Amino acid sequence: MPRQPNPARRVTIIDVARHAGVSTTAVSKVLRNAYGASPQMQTKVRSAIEELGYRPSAAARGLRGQTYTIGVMLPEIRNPFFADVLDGVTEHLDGTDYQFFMAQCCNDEAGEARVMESMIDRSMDGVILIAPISARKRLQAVARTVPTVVIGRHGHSPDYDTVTDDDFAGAGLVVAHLAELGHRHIAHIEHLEKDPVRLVEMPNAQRADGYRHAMNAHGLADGIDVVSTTYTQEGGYLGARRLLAGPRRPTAIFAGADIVAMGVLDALTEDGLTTPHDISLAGYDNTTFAAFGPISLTSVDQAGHQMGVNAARLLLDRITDRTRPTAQVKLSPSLVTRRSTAAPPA
Amino acid sequence: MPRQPNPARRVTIIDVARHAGVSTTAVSKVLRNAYGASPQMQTKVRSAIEELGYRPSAAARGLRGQTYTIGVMLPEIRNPFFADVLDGVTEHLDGTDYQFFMAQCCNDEAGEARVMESMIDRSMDGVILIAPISARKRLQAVARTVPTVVIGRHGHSPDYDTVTDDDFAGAGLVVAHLAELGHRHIAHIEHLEKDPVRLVEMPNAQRADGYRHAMNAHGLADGIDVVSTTYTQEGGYLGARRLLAGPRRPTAIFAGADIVAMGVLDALTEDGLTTPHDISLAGYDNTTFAAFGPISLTSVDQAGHQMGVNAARLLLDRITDRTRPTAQVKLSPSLVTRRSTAAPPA
DNA sequence: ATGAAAGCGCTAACAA
DNA sequence: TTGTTAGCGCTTTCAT
Repeated sequence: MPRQPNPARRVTIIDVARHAGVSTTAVSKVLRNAYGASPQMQTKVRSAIEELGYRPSAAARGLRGQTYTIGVMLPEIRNPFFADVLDGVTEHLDGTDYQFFMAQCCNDEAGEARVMESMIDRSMDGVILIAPISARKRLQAVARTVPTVVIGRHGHSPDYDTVTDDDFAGAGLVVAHLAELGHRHIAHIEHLEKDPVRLVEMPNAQRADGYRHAMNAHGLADGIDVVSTTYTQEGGYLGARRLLAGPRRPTAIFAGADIVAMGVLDALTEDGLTTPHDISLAGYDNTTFAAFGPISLTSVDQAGHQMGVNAARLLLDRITDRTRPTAQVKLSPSLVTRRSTAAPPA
Repeated sequence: MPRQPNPARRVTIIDVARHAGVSTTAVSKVLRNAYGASPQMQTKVRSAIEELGYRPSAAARGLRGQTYTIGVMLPEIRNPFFADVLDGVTEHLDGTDYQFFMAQCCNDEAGEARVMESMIDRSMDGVILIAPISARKRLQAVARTVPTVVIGRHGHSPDYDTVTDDDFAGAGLVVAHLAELGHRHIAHIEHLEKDPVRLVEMPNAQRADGYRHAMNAHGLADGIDVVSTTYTQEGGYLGARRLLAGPRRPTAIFAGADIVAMGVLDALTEDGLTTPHDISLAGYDNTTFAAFGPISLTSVDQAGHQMGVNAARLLLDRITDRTRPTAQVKLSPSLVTRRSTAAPPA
């Protein structure tokens, strides 16, 4: 017993054309707001669309023109910073004909490749890649196939636009803040990076560089102490464990990301330590988590929302004109001080 | 100066057929693992695909057959519980030909409608709707158009499969735990629901019912105290404010979701109160947030991962056979006790 | 300004 | 088992 006696054939452009007494070409033009449709034609077609409840098939459109679909690749969904970026994208795309879909890639090159390919296979009109770790070559290849905006990756490409935060400066803000409070031994937990190209392009590397530079600039070269793990909660936990077990415990920790700071807090709690009494802690991203009362984490705000808005804008521009020169938007971070940082214990 | 001198036409099934010296039908069959292709044909075609780097166009496929695309709608990305569900979906879909894409809908019916429509427009092969708030009628309509699995919504439908947690029982676990600790005045912060149909189907309503039932069962009818807000951090904050300002402060609060518990903690912190010393607090979802050391929130584990796995499995089954009777998977919750709950202050 | 008709890259009848 | 061919629902020349 099939549950659908009459699988209700979808309304097509032909139905609309017939109902409005015009050609399919005319309907198509109205759909795309293309040139060559008189006002009266517009109203005729639009009311037919309305009456029939017609919705264009993205698959069919994609075979010739656009799909009005944008793909957003993100490394992981748990880092709340990405939610801010997505809000920005949503905001800018709202009201346009474009709909965006997200796909998570598991923080490895193979996963990213699979996701990017699948977006291309689905004839998406453009893609926004958030903090990709793939080789630059791969990104270029993708960008030559489909309009692309890369978020959170430094460096100039002739093929894709970029939106980044000035991570170097952001790290400097943290060090300056802690130095001013009187800290001299400020440790940094970074995301380990080996690949030489990525070493320059990845935000984590820039933050680590900015940290070192600022420490030196403040005459705290002796207080430089870097632990390399990963930008995950687990990475933060392990990094903190190593720092706490070391011979010379830092009076402050600069975690490369809020999610890393979470892991640090896990470790601190385990040892019965509290911020800022026993140790000061700062993060990066200013996620909602950092603002959360019981945590109250000093963090660098890199305006994820603005990054999302800019990325969406650049992408639509590029979809409109694929030959325009690429743009590099670099946003300035600001420090949000909260209760997790204070002067070091006397 | 166009950046792409030769826009490199995509390799099509015709190219593959020509290169392998076979018909396009043969290639199509191999692609779909369809019946009627000899082993030697398979290898011939596969190597041609390999050599040419051919990838099928989902748009073109969608016009006749499947797109191998699954859509997952989720109400908001910030609630970490959904990440668990997505992990489950990812796990089950991994290794299949299906790729899934997520779309966020803004917790309102119009937003959900837009997202569901857009998935249908894109000829997706199936959709997983996570905690939708749309009227049942709408869900049915969607399910009659495209294979659908609904997560987190009670009630039986002839058109879609469901995966839920036994929310009624879950609330009971919390009350039992708190009662055993000696609490008699246990407040509950619920998500306000007015619509009569949803009142029965929504998890939040079931939790509130389970709470009331359990309170009565434990002889704590006098201690019943329900505050209606929303399942958001803000809702938790406001709910807690109301409870703390009331004439009779509860010794324990059962927040309907971990995200609500976060808001409660915000309010408690503001008043200089701590858990479990001043007040006990329990949540629902057992998100990574609850497990987070400094929070250590007692919470109900509804096995989000398992929900995701089950949903993906049911969906693939339904895509294979749309006429099979619908299934209702109901998972049993378990309580994870942590440091946020203890005996009430003497 | 409008419409007729040729595809876009596949899949599915059907024929061989 | 294999190949031929007619669409799927649009967009896009190109006439008119």
